[in-house]
Amino acid sequence: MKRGLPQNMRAYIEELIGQSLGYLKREGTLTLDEPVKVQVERTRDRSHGDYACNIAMVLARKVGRNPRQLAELISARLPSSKRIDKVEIAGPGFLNFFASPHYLRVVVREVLAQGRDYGRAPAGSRGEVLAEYVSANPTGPLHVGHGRGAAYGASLSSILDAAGYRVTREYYVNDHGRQMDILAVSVWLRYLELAGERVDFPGNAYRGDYIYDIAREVRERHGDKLRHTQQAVVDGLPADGDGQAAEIHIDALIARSRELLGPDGYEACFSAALDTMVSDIREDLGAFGVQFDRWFSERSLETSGALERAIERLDREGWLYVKDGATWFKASELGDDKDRVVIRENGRTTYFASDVAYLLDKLERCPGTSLYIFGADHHGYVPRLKAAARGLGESPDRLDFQLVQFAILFRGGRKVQMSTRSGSFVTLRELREEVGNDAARYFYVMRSHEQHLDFDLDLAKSSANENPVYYIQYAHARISSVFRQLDARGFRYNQAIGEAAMDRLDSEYEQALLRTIGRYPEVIEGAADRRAPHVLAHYLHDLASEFHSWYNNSQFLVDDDDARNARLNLVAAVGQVLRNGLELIGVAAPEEM
RNA sequence: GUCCCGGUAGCUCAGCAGGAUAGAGCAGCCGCCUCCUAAGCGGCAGGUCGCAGGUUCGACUCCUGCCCGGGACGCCA
Repeated sequence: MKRGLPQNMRAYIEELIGQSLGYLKREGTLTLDEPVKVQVERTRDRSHGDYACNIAMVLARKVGRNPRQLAELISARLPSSKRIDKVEIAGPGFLNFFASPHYLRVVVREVLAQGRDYGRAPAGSRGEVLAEYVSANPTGPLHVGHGRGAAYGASLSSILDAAGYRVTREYYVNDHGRQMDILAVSVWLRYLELAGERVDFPGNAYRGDYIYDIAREVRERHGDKLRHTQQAVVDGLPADGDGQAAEIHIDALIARSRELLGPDGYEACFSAALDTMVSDIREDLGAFGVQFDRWFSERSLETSGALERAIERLDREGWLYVKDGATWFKASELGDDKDRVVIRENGRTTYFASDVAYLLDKLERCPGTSLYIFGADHHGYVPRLKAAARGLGESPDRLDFQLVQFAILFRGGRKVQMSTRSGSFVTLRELREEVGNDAARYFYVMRSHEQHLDFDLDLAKSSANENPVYYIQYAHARISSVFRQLDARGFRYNQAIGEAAMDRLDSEYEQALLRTIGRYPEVIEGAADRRAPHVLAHYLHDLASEFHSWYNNSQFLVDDDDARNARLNLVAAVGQVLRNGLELIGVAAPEEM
């Protein structure tokens, strides 16, 4: 990376101040025992220049001078620089730096030269991240809650990638366990129903219509091979009912299914259900622009021996003990609030044991950070997984947990009721069809993930000015339109002429845009560091806003070659930054609307 | 009971390791299209930053307590 790029301006100024402090120290004006951390930040107010530093206030007490006086000293010893026009001392002792207009304009050339790479740090320069998100049980279609995790996870992964992390995206498929068995049995019962058997469908089974679809497939493939009489199915089974009775009933039903169907027959129902659900989820997410590098099967942990290995590892480290016939992990000694069972009394491993095995696998495969993106209801997993990391002899610092709060849909100003059991929940697919992928992706990440999200369906569907997605996309469409108009008006765009005439970009609108597009790399870095895609979403809205203001106040396609080409360079640069940013949050940048 | 997230303008929310007069979008009111898409722009009005203490030169931001809202605490998955 060349020195002197706009994105390095902060570091550059920090270095200048460091030099000034070093000088003051050497000449004996100041006595500083410990090295000081100089921090420069972007100003919020234009009148405060472009960058500000609070070092004088931080150091004032230590060196026994008042802040403004100290600021004067630092300012006087600052090496001169072509990039800085002037330095002012303001307020309680801020050092305000004004970037030179020439320096501000350099950014346009950088954006145009780097194109899609503008704002991207060198690949892998920040290490590796293994991001796991969505990981919804494959027992039904994704709903709108999963959608938020998907949009957040995908956007954050892209942002981390742009910020220089090497990112692997994974979906953990819970294809092992009771819920999957219930799903398999649900399919079988529907299959029997389709075959003409009279069945009493348990209250606890999966009732969605998609179960019929899977059952139909099973029937097409296996005909009547899996058919048994209703009598055989329910004979001697404990009755269905509410609460506990329902659980007992369905467990007995699972056991009966296995008996009657045998391993192959049961597997037929099971795998049909699993394959259908996983491919349905994959298709759904794919259409939503959410991709994964790997779909990690929970069952594979057992077949690969990873499960056994993880338990052995915990044992070897001395964290296991046996009580009441079960094997426990001493999580409470490692920061969790209670110990956790890894092997049940009945000899089967727990869900938590799988989590530990998957964690070990992740830590071994990825030398960097394991990023967990959970729904907020899973926050209890944080201490136990950290305990697991410690138990495996790894640092919990290698785990990063991001909890995504719930999304609540609003229509007509009223909450849309959702209930999984009754089947009246809104699926992600329905949401996408209703508001479109772009609006859904944007709305999901426009708020901090730590914040509950009120998802206004009417607003997301609105094609009026209040919809922030269209607002941003419209800016991009306008930019495309400007270039389309070039030919129509008999002009030609010449980037070189524009670059030679960049000093023509002198209006307040142009200056503001220069500052904003120059800020983009820092926005990416900040969004990545804070795991906060909404920072980027807000930035894009700001950028669009500044562009719209400029558009309404200036004419781009003027007769003056210099002015026209200089402006077109800036227009092109804004378009490029919009495209780069929108791509990271999975929103299209349309040529026209 | 313990733990997690939140409480900023009428509504929905920004405000990033504390910083210079608290911002945006909606909604409300008033303006702007013989001109590159008005899905746009400009202006006005609107807030004791939940409450009370504390730390600091400086607190919406950090600490403690309390109040309110949402959620989590299985040998379930």
